[in-house]
Amino acid sequence: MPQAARFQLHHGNAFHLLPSLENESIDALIADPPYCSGGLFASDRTRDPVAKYEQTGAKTSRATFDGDQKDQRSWTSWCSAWLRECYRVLKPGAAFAVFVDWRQLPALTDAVQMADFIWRGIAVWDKTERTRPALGRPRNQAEYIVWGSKGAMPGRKGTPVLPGVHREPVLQRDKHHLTGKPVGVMQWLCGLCPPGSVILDPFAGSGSTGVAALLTDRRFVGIERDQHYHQVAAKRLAAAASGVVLTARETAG
Amino acid sequence: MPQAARFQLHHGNAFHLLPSLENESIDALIADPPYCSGGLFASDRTRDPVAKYEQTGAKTSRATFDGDQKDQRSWTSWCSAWLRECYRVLKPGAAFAVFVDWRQLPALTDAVQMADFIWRGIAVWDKTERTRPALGRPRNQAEYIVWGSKGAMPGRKGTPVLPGVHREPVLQRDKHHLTGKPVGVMQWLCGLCPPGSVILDPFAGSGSTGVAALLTDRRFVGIERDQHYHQVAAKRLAAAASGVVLTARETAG
DNA sequence: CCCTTCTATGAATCGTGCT
DNA sequence: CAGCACGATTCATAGAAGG
Repeated sequence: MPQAARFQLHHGNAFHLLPSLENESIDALIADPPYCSGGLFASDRTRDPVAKYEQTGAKTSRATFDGDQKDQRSWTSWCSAWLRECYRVLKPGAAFAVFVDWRQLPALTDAVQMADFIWRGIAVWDKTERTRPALGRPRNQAEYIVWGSKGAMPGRKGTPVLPGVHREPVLQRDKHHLTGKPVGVMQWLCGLCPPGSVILDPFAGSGSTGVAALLTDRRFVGIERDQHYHQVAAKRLAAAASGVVLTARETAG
Repeated sequence: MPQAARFQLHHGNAFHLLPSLENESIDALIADPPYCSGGLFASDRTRDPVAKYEQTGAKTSRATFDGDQKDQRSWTSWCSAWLRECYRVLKPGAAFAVFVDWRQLPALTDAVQMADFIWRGIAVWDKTERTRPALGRPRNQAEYIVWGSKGAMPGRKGTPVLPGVHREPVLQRDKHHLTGKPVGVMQWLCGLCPPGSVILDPFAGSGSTGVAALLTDRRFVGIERDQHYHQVAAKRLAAAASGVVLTARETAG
């Protein structure tokens, strides 16, 4: 991307657009792909994500999204394919971080290694107790970030140590996407690369990764295939570039 | 075990002793097997565990232990074997919880499913920031608990919901074993079964699971093959049965 | 402005019953 | 019979509303 630009947001499928990015041009990958979990039966996988993930009787409704209908086997090879393409555009030593839920975690660690990345650990996003309860069993209150690097990852003197567990609830004002991540969570992960770096998110959604990148003085390249969310992301990024953080209510219209 | 006994502690190999336990006699399994991680190279696997896990210059030295020398492939099938034996002794619907680190997590989720258990989630023990730092990357500050059940797990009315993430640092006074878990962590997991239940730990180590079980009004069956740790566990369990909690210094001698 | 009360909600899961 | 669709259910917390 041009030296001067602080962000670029592409509209289209990641598989079509990633090949147009230059080799070794990106400093870090932060991705939040569709999890495709809970798909024991075809009916669960083909169900509208809004119906699937949103609590019965929820009043505020959000736009639905595609691409959440693969079974585990297909999901794994699909992940390894886009990860391999990201591998190409990342600089040697670049860090990556990919969100996943507990059910798909083992599939994702396979996929990143199939794509030649070095898997270096799991970071935890603790969503706090504000999650669905189940009597007599541990709450399902975390999401996971599989992280690592393209080849050797030289120690960065002066770079701060990141917490391995980040505790932050999902607030309504931050939820621009049905499965959107709080900006604070993404700011935490932006610490994987130093200020000035270019961060890639091939499944940008409502653009939280980009907002966090701009707020923490990184640059951003995003791809989003859904028309509606592409527009939401464009609005949020433009605002974030001037230091303004929009709430979900402000982008909903 | 006898109705009256609050705990039993066997000395010997889990593979030899598990077969002597009755079918469907246990209410829950809580296990902390050797992780065998960092075993990418044979030199790491054959290194003395004390040198491997203890920070350079650590002053309080702990006895070494065996059984930490398998590669990932062998470790997976070894786990599925003892898990299958545990499956037999567990009552239908019983819960299980097995500790693991990030590196072996995918191997363990395979192993529990190979042993016919239903994998239902991952719980997180957040060891807080008091862990080894690494510049520019997320701290490795969590251990994971793969949990689930033997067959269907009917909702237990009146049983409280457990937190999915437990935050507790490792204190020296609690570290009776080189890889020992704080009693508070084990008390949290004891919530997987109601008071009065019998909890099995086939790798009892210094007995923290049993201490937690007794303190939370559960009963305990433990197996430990190491002579030294068997004795430590016996002391701690006897004390815990009278409500006394021993510190690591008190059991070290 | 602060404290209390109340209400909305969550990257599900389970049992039931239909096809 | 087996596979699959459907709806009832759970409670800690955030945030709004009210005093």
